[in-house]
Amino acid sequence: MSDEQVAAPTNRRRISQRGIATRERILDAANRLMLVRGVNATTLDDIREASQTSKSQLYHHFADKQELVRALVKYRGALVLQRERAGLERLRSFSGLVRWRNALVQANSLNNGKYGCGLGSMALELSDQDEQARSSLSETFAAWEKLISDGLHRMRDSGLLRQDADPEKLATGLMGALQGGYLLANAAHDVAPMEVALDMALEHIKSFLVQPSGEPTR
Amino acid sequence: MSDEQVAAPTNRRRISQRGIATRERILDAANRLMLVRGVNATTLDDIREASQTSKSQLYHHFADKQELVRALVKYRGALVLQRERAGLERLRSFSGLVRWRNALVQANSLNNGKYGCGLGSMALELSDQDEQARSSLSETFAAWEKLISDGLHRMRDSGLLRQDADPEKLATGLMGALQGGYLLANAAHDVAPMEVALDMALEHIKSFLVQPSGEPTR
DNA sequence: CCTCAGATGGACTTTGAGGTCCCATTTTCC
DNA sequence: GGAAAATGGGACCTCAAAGTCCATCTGAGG
Repeated sequence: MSDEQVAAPTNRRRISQRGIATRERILDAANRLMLVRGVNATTLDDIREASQTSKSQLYHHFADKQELVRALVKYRGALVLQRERAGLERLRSFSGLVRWRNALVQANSLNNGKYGCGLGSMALELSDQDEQARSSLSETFAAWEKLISDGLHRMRDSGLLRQDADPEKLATGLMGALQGGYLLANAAHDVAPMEVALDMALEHIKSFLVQPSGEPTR
Repeated sequence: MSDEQVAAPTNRRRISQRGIATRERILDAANRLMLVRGVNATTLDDIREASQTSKSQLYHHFADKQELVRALVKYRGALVLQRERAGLERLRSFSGLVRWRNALVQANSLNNGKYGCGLGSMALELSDQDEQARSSLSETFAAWEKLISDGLHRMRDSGLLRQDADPEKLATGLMGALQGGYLLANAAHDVAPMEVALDMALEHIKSFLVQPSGEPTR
């Protein structure tokens, strides 16, 4: 009642470097385990063990499992966007898209198609179960698609893509093909269907390229 | 040891009409509940209640929850294939594909994009958790794609599609777009991205149509 | 109409996972 | 250096969900 209360109803607590590091270790362990086993099939004891922490620390940093999962959704979203930004923010050509495709396919083929996309798998598991997680995931997908559509905009502005190309729709279509590809690859334990789906989307984008030679699409 | 044993190592048990009906009720309840809540988040008590049965009946018909889930995978697969067969087995034209697309979109829009595809959601939830379920789902996807590719073959044989169209790849791409569309629609709780993804795939197939007028694709 | 295996109801047991608590240790700030 | 708060360890509690068991009911075949 007396002293200064600097407001900020949340975050009242002091937090140290060590605390931050522990929180990070927990999220990192949750990230790895839940990618492989799924969210619901991963227990807090699994996470505690993998992160070399204890129950009290889990509950010190997160109110309950749901909060941890929500934090993970944001954590993983940030990781994916960071990775994708690196690959997409300088996208200016069709061959850049192909390189992007190849990187994703190669990464997935190392697992023989298993595990799928960290965001997509959470989306299907959580969307009908946790509205906050769903809307957070939805925002991440939107940001991801924007990285793509920004690149397509640059390609259109520079005259590579025809004016009637719709970067937003193309980006959504490409993201759909990517996520569907991940899913089919996961079911088949084989990266091939992911390649086919992505190549279909790339072919579609290609059909909007301005033809230097002027000859028709085929 | 004495009487006739008609072989059939499984199914040794006699089974009555009533037993079949109960088993069906259980699967039907599991199907509905697990579509909405997901497999892991649905309890046997939920299913027991929804199916108006009892614990002993659940365990009379299925060894454990995993067996029930595996049976559900086949049950749901059979339902989807039956539905899809009805819509695809007479596919002979591009407009037939459009009608098929419209039916799927309309059904999904009734839920505002929620729940997604019954097969796709199980695929992501179970693939890294139950190898038998995964391979069963994979087979169902293959059968579904075959319904599509058979239709595309008919279109190619009748001269609607160009000879260089690859029905198998087109079918895989379309299935990828469909599954990715379901996933994005589920995350967004909006059917729009599913439409965009499917339309992209249909445009791609369209680009293989033989042009009656002979003019280039665009 | 009797028998017996299958079908059913539902109480009971077990297990595992989420969540709580308390006390010890470390860090921060005065 | 010492008080106060953050961090940490881990035993313990609780409860819900999976799974067991047995008494009873049903109905088809002899």
